[in-house]
Amino acid sequence: MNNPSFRNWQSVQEEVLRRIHARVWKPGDLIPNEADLALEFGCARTTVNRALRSLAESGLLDRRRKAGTRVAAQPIAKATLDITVIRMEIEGRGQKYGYQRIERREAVPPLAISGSMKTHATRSLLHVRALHMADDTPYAFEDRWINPEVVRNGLAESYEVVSANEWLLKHAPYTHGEIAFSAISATSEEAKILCCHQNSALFAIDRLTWDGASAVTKVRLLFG
Amino acid sequence: MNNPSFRNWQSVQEEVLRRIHARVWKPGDLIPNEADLALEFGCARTTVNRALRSLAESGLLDRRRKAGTRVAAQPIAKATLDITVIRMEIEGRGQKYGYQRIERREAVPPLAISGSMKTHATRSLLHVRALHMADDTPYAFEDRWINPEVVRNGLAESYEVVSANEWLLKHAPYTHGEIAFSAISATSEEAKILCCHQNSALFAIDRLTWDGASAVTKVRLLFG
DNA sequence: AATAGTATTATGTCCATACATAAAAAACTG
DNA sequence: CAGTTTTTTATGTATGGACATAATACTATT
Repeated sequence: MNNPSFRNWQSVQEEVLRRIHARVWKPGDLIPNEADLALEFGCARTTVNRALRSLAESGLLDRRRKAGTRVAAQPIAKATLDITVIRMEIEGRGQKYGYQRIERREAVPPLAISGSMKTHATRSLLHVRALHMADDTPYAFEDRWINPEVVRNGLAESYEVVSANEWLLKHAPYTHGEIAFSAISATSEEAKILCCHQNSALFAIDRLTWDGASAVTKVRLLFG
Repeated sequence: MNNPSFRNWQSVQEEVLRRIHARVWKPGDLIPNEADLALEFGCARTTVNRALRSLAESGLLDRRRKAGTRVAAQPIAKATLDITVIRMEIEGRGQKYGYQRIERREAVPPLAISGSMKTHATRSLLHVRALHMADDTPYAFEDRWINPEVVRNGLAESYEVVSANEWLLKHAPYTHGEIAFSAISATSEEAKILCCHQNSALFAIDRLTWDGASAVTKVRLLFG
């Protein structure tokens, strides 16, 4: 056995990938245990562990104590998309960023909002609506509800210059969030704001951000 | 200094999270180096490294050699969505899965397809169109081009019973892929297939799968 | 034969140590 | 002072050894 010796975890990972890919280890197959692989690859078990753990994290392997490691029978492709500040997104493409606040008021939200944010139905929240522009054309419409009980100084901000999208990311801590994508038909108001036709298809991102058990903010971003 | 002693990487991570969250370390701040933290937490540097690396992977920390570790000034939320076999998705919700092949033919694709798949403009590919149903109502319309040069036995399949979505995941190896989301207006044909109104907004997922430098398949999934 | 307890085993993790590497800071040089 | 080289430093990773833990396989007991 000519032992090429894999001396770092990346090369071990590559070799494992190669074998999965070449169907040496097929979906569902149990692969040799870490100790054996370490022996074969001529490296420490820790190194093999690092490589396999990383592959398991990306969903290509299933690992369980005692049961061993097997190639995922049903490879789940995990698409990771980065949710970044819209300004960064636009500027990152070399376009000119523009921002315009449309509305800012304290109001009792619709039940759908207070329901999902788990705030009292009669509790008033801060409602901010704004338009993000790329090269002077409408890019995204932001419709956001902010929980002032959770966001310190949130009510002190005007959101006229810095978008709520950006301000909150910097100033409002959160522990976790939920995200959903959908397609909707533009209402006449949305069409007007985004300069598109009524009923044209808009891409919607809904995000709900939590700080422990309290909702921080709920936002819908509409892309024309 | 009452040293609570953090003896595993998860607890170190929790403490780091707590400090970020409590604004002890604010966005953009440089945090102490691994060696110092290890000393403070009463554990090995490797343990601190494990905790911080994991946080950096999820985008909460920025780390650079020599420069040190700082709290991400602009925390990038990384949404990971699992792309799984549609059948699994539907059955996972406890619904009845249905499948119906609409069309299967070999044809020269439009330039937009051959261009993005980097196949010869005159090369004919396998075109499969099908409908996925949940509880007998249309769920997703799959419009797919398959590269027979890359997919072994791809031409031998009828895709009448098992969807291309599922068959390919099991039989066609791939190295990487691209994914994009968008919203489109239903054409009259799409509306008919998905039993929705013409011009109603559809959520579209476009995926292009590669095996090294060769495109395996390009698919558009439309959700009503 | 069903059940409870025990042994085995593969992964998960911690540790101390060592060296590698990238990048910033400092020193040097024309 | 600008440009280049050297030093310093924080992260990145490899290693062997040890113990922890979960889950299976086995065994003894009722």
